[in-house]
Amino acid sequence: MEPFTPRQNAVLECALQLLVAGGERALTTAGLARAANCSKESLYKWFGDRDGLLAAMITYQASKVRTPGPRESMPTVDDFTRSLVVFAEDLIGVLSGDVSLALNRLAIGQADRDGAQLGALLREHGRLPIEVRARALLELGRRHGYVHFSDTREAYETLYGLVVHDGHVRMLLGEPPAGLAEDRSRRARLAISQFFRLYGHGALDIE
Amino acid sequence: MEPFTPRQNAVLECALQLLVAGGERALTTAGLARAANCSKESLYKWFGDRDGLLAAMITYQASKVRTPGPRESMPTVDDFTRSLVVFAEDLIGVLSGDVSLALNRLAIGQADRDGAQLGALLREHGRLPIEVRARALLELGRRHGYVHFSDTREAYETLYGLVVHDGHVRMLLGEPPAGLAEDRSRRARLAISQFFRLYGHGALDIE
DNA sequence: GCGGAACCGTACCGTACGGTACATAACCTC
DNA sequence: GAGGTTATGTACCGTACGGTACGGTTCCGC
Repeated sequence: MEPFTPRQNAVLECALQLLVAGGERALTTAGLARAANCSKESLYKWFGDRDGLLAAMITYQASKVRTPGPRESMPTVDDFTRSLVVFAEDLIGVLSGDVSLALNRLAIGQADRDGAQLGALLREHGRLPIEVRARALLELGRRHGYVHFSDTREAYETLYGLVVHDGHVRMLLGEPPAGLAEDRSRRARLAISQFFRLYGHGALDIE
Repeated sequence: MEPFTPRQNAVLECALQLLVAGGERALTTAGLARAANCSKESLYKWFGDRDGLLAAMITYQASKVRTPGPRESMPTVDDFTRSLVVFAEDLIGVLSGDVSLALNRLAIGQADRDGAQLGALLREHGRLPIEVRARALLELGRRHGYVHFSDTREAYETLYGLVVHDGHVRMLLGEPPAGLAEDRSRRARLAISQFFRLYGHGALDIE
């Protein structure tokens, strides 16, 4: 269903560029047809209607990102800690990406229509893979005895909160991402340090 | 500047109802005029244009909520803990309110236009008062020796992350708020418990 | 080279909406 | 009660945009 043709992928890529550059208002069918050198009739043939185009943009963008699972080899707690820091940095990087912000704004702006179809799509293809990856990592650490928790979901949500704070909403509201994306590394290490003080063996020196 | 007349307040209240009920698409000037029994000409005279109306809605909504400062009397650490729990519950309640969600969706959906004017307004009148109140509470607790931190902003952001996680964005995306607003009390107490393990007595100040 | 499918470019249609103009009515003030 | 101010309701305009139709062209299979 999702595997679009290369031509359609190119059109979707162009649509993402338009969306990032000018917001939803800039993403008109006529404008996309002009920018992508295709006809409006093809757009409607391929994607059905405008909402189908928006949904296709989300699935296309999701198809571009890979979510590597954790390596099963995790000999030391330092390896585990480093994996968590890498996850935290990746998470901040993804959330502050311009395409991610544009798609989230799009889905949020339409969350009142169609039963939040785009929002569900974004949660399924965007947030869920990240959560699955992080929870696998956390449970691997638990199996090694590096962290202790009974509810994986709760531990993940705590980790998410420690890493992101309210930075995502602030960026969605248009605040320049200086405060969040800038000192990404320091932010990630602080969050993981705090996470270990809540779920690990007390304070570990990460630096 | 903001103190609107009672008539204008009634119109703005009506506009908020329209926005909550049907999203941004339902908030048209003609529809508002019909619902509020006023004329479009009056709308444009009072608020300038549609963006002015949206801005007025935000400031009007902000004028309805009061942000009580912490009582200076804070004899015991239990009082301080209770105040933190109340703050956390209030925060969850505010963020999951339908008017708040609708206004945040509105501002996020327009964050690409006009230099995110609505987003700035929402941050200034919505989030900033909450942050000021919470930081005053945190510093009061620090003066009493109940918590230790060097950076108030960092402590506040950690508190925010522990309380809200990514629940705000999930609700903005249209997810039913069962997971967040439901067990609000338990969520708040858990977050404050975690906050004390990070910043309470015996906890090491980070960096 | 021929038929058909896919596609491009453009023109077109209907409608919804922001914004303006105007006629009428209520409400003061003197 | 005359004049001015303010508000309502409606009609109107321009435009932007989603969606459709159609003629022309490229490309592929046979």
